[in-house]
Parts: sequence; C-alpha cells; structure tokens
Amino acid sequence: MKNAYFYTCNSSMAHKITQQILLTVDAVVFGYSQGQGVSVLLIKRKIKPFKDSWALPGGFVHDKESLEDAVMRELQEETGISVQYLEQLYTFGGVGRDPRSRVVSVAYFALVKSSEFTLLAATDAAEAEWFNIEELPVLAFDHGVIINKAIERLRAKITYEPIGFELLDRKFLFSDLEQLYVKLLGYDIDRRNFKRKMMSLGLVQQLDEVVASSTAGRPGKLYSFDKKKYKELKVSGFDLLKLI
Amino acid sequence: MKNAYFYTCNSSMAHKITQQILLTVDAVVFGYSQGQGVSVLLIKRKIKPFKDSWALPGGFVHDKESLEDAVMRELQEETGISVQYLEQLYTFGGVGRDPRSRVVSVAYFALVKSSEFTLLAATDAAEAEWFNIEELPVLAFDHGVIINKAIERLRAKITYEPIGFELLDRKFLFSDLEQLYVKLLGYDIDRRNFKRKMMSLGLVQQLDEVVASSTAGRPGKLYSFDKKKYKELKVSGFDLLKLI
DNA sequence: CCAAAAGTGTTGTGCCTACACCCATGG
DNA sequence: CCATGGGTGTAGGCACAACACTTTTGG
Repeated sequence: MKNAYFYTCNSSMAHKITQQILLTVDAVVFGYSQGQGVSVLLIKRKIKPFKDSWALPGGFVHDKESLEDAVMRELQEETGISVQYLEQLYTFGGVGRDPRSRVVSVAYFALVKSSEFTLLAATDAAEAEWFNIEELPVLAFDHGVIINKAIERLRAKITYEPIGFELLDRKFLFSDLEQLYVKLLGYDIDRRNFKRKMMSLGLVQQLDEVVASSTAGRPGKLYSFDKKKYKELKVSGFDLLKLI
Repeated sequence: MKNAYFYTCNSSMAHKITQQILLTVDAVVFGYSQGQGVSVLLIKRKIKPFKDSWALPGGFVHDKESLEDAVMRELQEETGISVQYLEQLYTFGGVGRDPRSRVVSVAYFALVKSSEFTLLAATDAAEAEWFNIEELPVLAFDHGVIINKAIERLRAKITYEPIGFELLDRKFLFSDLEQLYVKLLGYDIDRRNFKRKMMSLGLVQQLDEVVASSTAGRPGKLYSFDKKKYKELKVSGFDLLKLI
C-alpha cells in the first residue's frame, strides 16, 4: 500500500491517501508508405497477461519524468523509433482495463515520417511491426479502443490541420499526398481541386527537382512542406476553410 | 511505497513496480447568466498548500471508481452541483505540479444550465463561487493553465457543436443565445445571419410563448433546443458549415 | 411619442464542385 | 506507338457576408 504522502480533507476530518492506482502511457504511432498504406506500430507482448498478443508500445511512468518524456522513452526502448509529431490523445481510466490491478493510461498520438517507416520495416525485428489500420490483429487490454479513437482523431485532424506532411518524406510527389488523403478518408477526391486548395494555403512549395521516373508514366515534380510558413500562419491564425 | 502488484519487463529482467504517482481529477465547470456572463466554478481551499486560494473542484480518484464517477462525486461533494455535459479535457502530468508529491490530474470540461448557475449564486456558500472568465483570481497549482485550456476548448467547440444550449435555460430568447456567442467569441455577430444559420440547422424550435417583457422593448418569443433532432442529426452526420 | 429591443429580406461576391484533355516518359 | 501516370482551366451554383427598416411594448 502506498504511503500517505500528505493529508487531504473534503470533510472536516483529514484522512490518509492510500491510492492504489498505477499510471502508464501508451502511444499510437502512425506511419505511412505507398505500399502498406496507413499503419500503426505494435509490439508483441512477452509477458502475461496477454502474452504473445499485439499491443501498443508504452509502459509505466517514472516518478520524476513527464508524461511526454515517458512516451518517448518507452518508444525508444521498445521500438527504437523517434517520432515527428506527438500529442496527447485521451486518458483511459476504466476500472477493469487491466486484470491485475487498477491501471490508468494516458494515450498519445504520434506520427513518423515515411523514412522511419521503411527503416523499421527493413529490420527483421519480430518485436515491433507495422499493421495496416484496416487489418489490425486482436489487441491486448483495451488497446483496440485506443487505436479506434486515434484513427478517428487522425481522420478528423487531417481535414483541418496540415499533418499529412508529417507522414511523408521531406520531399514528396503531389500524388503521394493525394493518395494519403484518399486512403485516410476512404473516398476519391478530385485531383485538380485538391491541388488548388492545398497550394492556396501556401504551405507547400514546388521544388526544381523531378523524381527519377521509376515506374511508367510522366515523372512528377517534387514538393516540400514549408514549416516556417506554417508557423507564421499559425500565429496569425489561418483559416483552412474546407480542405476536402 | 506502493506494493508491487505485478512484475513488468522491458528488458529481460523483471522488476517490481514501485510507482509513487497519485491520480486526481479536476473539473472546469462553466456556467452562464445574462448578468455575470460566462463563468467558472471555483472552490476555496481549506488546507495547505495554497490554503485560502481558489482552485478547481476535484480530488483523488478512488481505487474502484471510473474517472467520470470521480469527477461527478467530487463535484457533488464540493459544490452540490449536477452538470449537463461532461467531457474529458486533458491530462496534466508535469513533474512539479504539486509541491508535495507527484500528482497527475485528469481534467474535465463541464457545462451547467443557467438555472443551476443562479441556484448556486443564490446560496451564500462561501466555499464555491462563480467567477467571470475575464476576472479570474490567482489560482492554486497549475489550475490557471487548466482553465485556459478549457476556455480555449469552449471557444472552439461553440463554433462547431451546438453546446451553447447546455448553458442556457430550457427555454430561451434568441437574443440570449446570440449574447452568449458574442461574449464567448469576443466580437459582434450579425443578428440576422446568426438566426438564419442557427435555424437552418433545424435544432432550435420556436415555441408559442412570448416572454413577459420585464424590461423596455418588444417582448421576445421563446425558443428551445430540440435534443431529439440533434441526436438524429449526429448519427447521420451533419455539417455545421461555418456557424459563425 | 419616444426609447428599447425584436423581428425580418435581398443582393453581391467568392469559394467549392464538377468535369476532360494534353504531356512526358519507359518499354 | 502505346500504356501509364502527371499536369492543368473553366463555368455554374450556392453559401456566406453585408446591410437598414419596421414592429411591439413600457414609460
């Protein structure tokens, strides 16, 4: 039982705090590649309960570390990955989440660049693997619920904030960006309208390079995301209007 | 020190969990009245630290109670209020939040009807008080930060979800709704455009009643929020377009 | 009859949607 | 020369913004 670190009172009589709740963090890391589509990074559990099930990377928060630090540490330890984008998603505190004890988990939402994606996919680490969001395995604990919430957030967010760029390489083809949106939204979008709207935001700049045409067809120009411009626009408050 | 409820391992060697983190919930409760504008419910702390400072209602989560239950229990105990609307806001987990120990707090965002607002304001309970969001006192812990985040959420949410109704009486004048928006947004809006847009959503119905004109001027018709219609629309997915 | 608040319509502009053909390369 | 994917412009509809006068009541 936990020590009484201090006393509290709602009534007039003070009483000890003897809370038996453990705190963890979990990360839903999204990655993207042309071939595998939008994917989530999962690890295979090596201990009970749910031994050998797939689960979100995460773990217990240390006493003197912030929640963000805990997420990044666990991601590093369990998957070796470093994320581009990290934000808090939701805190899951249901009583029966963990069969062993009361565990409350602060879930985070993370995005990694395509290069990180392929990097991990190349190694044959059996411990961490990418799963397409349409073909998820059965998950440990309530991690399925957490992922669903994260996917919902991703789908919503991509229509009003330019986070698509966090999932692509630094340089990308416009068709890549379009494909990412199509896969996330689940319906086709008009190529010309999409490009016009995206360019009108002023966040995407066309480079002078042309991709070496690997496949058939006309080689595409390369584009990059103008992060500096994005920060300028964010402070002056920018309307994304209706992005899709 | 907390018992080791179970073992964990990231590395191959299992080790005990000896986490010393306490978990609390805090509630940012918004209320509204014509006279006092948009306000937050605060309580005066009776114990150290921050004795006699104003703080958010909240407290420690019990071992076998969900986070939502904890919030509602604490609100009932500390303020006697019952909320119309409750959603999770954010989890604050900075290391130095509480001078005594590591305390992580899950903050909630709540709205109460105008009637509850006036009810509490009428009693002379010195423990809980409404404060206009423009005139907040110095707050205990990081509660100022929490309130700022909640205000941000409220301002954003009111433009894309019909939560304004949760703050008004069951029957209200259109001018009340308009005033609420004006006070929250901080700028004037066109009365005619506002009414047209709001009515076009089909969520507000005009009643056959007219308010007894207490002040000078033409008496207004009463309106009410059609909650049934709202639920219908929510499932079929409704565009709010640009509400303001 | 005057002050105060409620109620109501129209017009212009600009964004969004829908839509189809040519271009550059590899094989 | 053909298959494949990249690149581009325009016309119509509709939602949004801008705008001011009339009506009803109390004093």
